[in-house]
Amino acid sequence: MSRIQPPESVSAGLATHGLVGGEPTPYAVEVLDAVARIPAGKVMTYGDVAEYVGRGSGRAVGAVMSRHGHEVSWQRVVLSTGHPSPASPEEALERLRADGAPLLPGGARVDLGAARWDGS
DNA sequence: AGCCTGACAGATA
DNA sequence: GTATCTGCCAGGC
Repeated sequence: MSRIQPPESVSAGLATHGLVGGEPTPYAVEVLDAVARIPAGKVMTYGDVAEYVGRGSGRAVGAVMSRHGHEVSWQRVVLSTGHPSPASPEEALERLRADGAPLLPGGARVDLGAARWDGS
């Protein structure tokens, strides 16, 4: 059975991205810890998490979530628009409803005005 | 040290 | 409302 082999250029990119697992970096631990504190029914944007941690940026937080998000309630981190994680939007909305998070009419995104957690 | 890749965010047209 | 551009910053080569 022939197997598709990724080009060198691609594998190089995947190496950077890295597959899920491996040793979490100190920064990753800080981010995951912050996400773990978000109460059910509340959410934080990627930028909020970076600010809460006091380091990094929305992008940096996203990078951590892509690798270790499965270890926490990843659905509680949303885009600044209120849209759920791009990875699994459907499952995220399902979990958010279960959390009791307020959604905007249409149910496709979170009502940040009511669900945004300030970190208190 | 430099370069590249991202689950981002804000500004602008 | 949508489309584009720019700034952002960690991590691995």
